[in-house]
Amino acid sequence: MGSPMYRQIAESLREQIESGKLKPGQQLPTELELREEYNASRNTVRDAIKWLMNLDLVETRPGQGTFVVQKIAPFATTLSGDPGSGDGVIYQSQVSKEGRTPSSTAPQVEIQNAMSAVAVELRLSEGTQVVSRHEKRYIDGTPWSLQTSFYLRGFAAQGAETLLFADDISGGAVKYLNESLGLRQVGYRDWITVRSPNATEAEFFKLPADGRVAVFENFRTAFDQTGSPMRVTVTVFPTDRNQFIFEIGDVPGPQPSTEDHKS
Amino acid sequence: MGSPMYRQIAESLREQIESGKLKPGQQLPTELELREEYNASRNTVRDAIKWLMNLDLVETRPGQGTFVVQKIAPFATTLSGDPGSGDGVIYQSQVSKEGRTPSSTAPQVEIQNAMSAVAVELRLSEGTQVVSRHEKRYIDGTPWSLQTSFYLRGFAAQGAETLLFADDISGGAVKYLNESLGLRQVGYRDWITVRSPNATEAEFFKLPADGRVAVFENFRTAFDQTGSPMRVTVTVFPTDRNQFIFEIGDVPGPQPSTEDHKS
DNA sequence: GGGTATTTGTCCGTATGTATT
DNA sequence: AAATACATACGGACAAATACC
Repeated sequence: MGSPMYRQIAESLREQIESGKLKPGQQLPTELELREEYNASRNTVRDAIKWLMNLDLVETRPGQGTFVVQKIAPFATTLSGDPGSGDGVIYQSQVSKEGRTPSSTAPQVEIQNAMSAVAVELRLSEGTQVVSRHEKRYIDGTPWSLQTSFYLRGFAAQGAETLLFADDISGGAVKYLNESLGLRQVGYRDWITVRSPNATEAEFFKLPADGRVAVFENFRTAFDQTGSPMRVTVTVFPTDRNQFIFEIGDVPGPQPSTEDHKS
Repeated sequence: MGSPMYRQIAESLREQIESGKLKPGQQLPTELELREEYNASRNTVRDAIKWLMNLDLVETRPGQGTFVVQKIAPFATTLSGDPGSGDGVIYQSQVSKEGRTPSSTAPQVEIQNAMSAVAVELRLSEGTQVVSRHEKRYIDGTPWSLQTSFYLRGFAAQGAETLLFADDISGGAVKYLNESLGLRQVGYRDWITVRSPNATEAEFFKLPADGRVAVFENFRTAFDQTGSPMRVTVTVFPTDRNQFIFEIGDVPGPQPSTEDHKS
């Protein structure tokens, strides 16, 4: 083997984890014990553990020990649906259907200058004013997603004043915009990327401060009957507990179970 | 500040990167120089750099130095489309449309026992035989995705022998199954997750051997006119160069540009 | 090709701090 | 308070990769 010692130690431990000899949640030998077992220095053993930590196979708890990670039961979100329904309503009904309890904070409403990506989606020049409505969403009390919707500033002036109130819009914003401005949502485009979380997101989702766990960022641009973008919704989900489902054409239910699998 | 020294050094460098003082591709000071600049030991400086590496802000090249990462120009795949078209055909036309050149290896065909996740999707008991067709896909010569399609073993016996040949099926497998067996694809379900790459994937995509860059895993289950699953396609894409787009209802083209953005 | 300087990678030992039990 | 276990920080030595002459 030409590979360095810490990799060999990591490999040995990895095999024990993946073979099930070390089970999820179980404590690994301490650094001192591993040091004797593999005839290496403590620092080298620590390098092996850091490697496994980057692979999301183990986690360390100061004062306690090193443990095999427990995978979080993932939550699957179906992004396809009725082209005319709002996101909040869909998400909510979907979560309830799985017997979990959703909740969210009251929206935090601000008037901002549109940042680059939002301006592009709404076809505005960068810096144009938009109304931003930000919510934190939870499932069964644990942080699930951070969502911000952006609307043209003009909507509020043209009769949709409720957009500026820091309350849930009962029945959903889509329905409200239809009633107040005659805007009908006829379709949307979802755009999904993965990136490292920023500090705010890492803290809210209780993700490790290093960038190990990435987040999904979903841009949903909704279009009205004239083909103009009427809203952009940006939602951030941790990748370690979320999956997405899209259904096209005739698809029989129910959704598949979300169990683990390997290739 | 109660934070450890290596975090402070990392923070200082992070600010220089995000403010643009250190530009993408540019070399950072060497470990020796940083050691003097921050009055820390070489190992402490290295810890700071490892931290930035986990955040995907820098990369190290042995014998050369440490550099600010260059983001790869992402490629966006639209997963919604004609419910009756095959994946290969869609992917191909889509890539060509953006002026990039797709290519793929000849399929590697095997008869396997269905692994857990595939068996569930195809509604088989685990271990049932399936035909697996595996391809490597490239865009402009760089590795783009690994794709494996699974079909019932019985299909080949019932008149779709071409499934067993290690050649591209001209016109696509969907069309072929329609002509040979009368199976019509009427819809599909895409299921998207993110996980660490395995060793094979890391090597093919030239991803760093530690698990820094995750991969998308897309399970596409296609259904025929009787509502039965007729195929499962598993495609793996690196998250650092891929994005997905789904369109529901009436959505005006073209797709948005895939430029970078921050929240 | 060979040799040398530079730079990061691996490995060791030690000391001290911090979190948990 | 004491013991245990991981976290931070230092110093040193040699290996391996790269670039340059």
